[in-house]
Amino acid sequence: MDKSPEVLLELVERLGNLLRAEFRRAGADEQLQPVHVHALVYLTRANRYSNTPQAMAEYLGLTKGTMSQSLLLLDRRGLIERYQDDLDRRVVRLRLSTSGEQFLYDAQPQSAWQHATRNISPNRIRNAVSALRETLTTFQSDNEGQPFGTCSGCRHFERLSARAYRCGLMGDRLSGPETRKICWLYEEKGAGAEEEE
Amino acid sequence: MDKSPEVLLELVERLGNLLRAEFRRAGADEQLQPVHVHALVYLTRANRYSNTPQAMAEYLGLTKGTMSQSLLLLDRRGLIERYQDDLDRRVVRLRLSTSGEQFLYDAQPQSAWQHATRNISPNRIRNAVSALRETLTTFQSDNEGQPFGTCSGCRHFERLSARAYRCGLMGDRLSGPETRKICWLYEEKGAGAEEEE
DNA sequence: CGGTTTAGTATCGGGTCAATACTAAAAATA
DNA sequence: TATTTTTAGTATTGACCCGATACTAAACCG
Repeated sequence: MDKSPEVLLELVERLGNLLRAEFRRAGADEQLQPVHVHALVYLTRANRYSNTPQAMAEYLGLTKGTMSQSLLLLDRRGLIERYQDDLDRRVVRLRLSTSGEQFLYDAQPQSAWQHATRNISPNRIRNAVSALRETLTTFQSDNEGQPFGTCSGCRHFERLSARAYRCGLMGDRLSGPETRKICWLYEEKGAGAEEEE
Repeated sequence: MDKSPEVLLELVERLGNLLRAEFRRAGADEQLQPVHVHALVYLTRANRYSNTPQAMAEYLGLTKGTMSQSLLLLDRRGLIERYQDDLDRRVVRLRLSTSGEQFLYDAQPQSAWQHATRNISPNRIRNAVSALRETLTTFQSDNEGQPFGTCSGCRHFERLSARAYRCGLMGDRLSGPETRKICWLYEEKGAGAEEEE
């Protein structure tokens, strides 16, 4: 009998709890709850298609109502800015305000983690990343959750030239850094034929 | 620049959220919150020194007051049993009741995870486990949290013979399976000289 | 014995979160 | 173009988590 998957589960859970506690600590000065800090961190990592309340709610596993309340709070505190989308006036777009950026810079919610991985070789980290990424993908497709990935590995990703990229789904050209941000339109490369209509 | 640690952080966080959602789903029928399910799961994995409210609170990252309330709820529902320790009458010991065991058997809070790791080779899982375990250890010693480990790797662990073990700290003989349970008296093998007094 | 520490409980308030109901904009259908 | 349906987000309510504080009882310590 191999208990490894169970042990991995336990580790992920426990580390997840500790990270949450770390977010709690980071937000304490500003009276922010862990979920608020997580929302701010998400904004630093989301690409242009994914900076909306809805994508954020999916990512954090909350309902849109709950998400809306948290965003109102962050807006009142001046940590984020909300503006209307040009094309679809129902859609709200989000970005960090300068004081939001300042907060993350000061509170360093991820520093404890960075520090905790200092003794682990980059190679072992990459292997762990690959195993967990595969687990996440399987988990999400089992549970039909929103995927959330980065361009590498996405079926819509197109490379125009050495340093020019494009999202085939939305038709936009993408900068190099943007291809490494989180996107909720992500679709696994080999996966799922499109549905007929 | 290597972004791997950051990506690993993100994966652990995201998987942690999904697992929490899974616990929420598993507890929905019985009106249990994720933290309640987690507490029940903990009881299946805790050894004889760690089945107390205090150890559980440390493990789940809650205060003892909060933990006390959750345990009262689980007791009222008949999912756990609480009994007094013989030696120290302040201490409450916890165990799953038969209906608690039945609940876990029916709800299978971990099955989605087990399923999600099905395509990953045991070897890759073990590597990921080892990397995350090391991260956890470093994280905990950085933040002076309670360690929580299993006998292998604990400085108090003694092997009496091929299949006989002993905890040097508490002086008890331990069965083979018990050496693989979670213990909050765990101390890293090579670590920390004891303090003078 | 008194004083301190430790395990746990009781109570209160702030806040998260889901559920429901709602508004407004877009898309679909005709 | 008119009507219906769908979608993005907000408002409100209530259940419950969780930390903080104060408390009880048992153990430890001199």
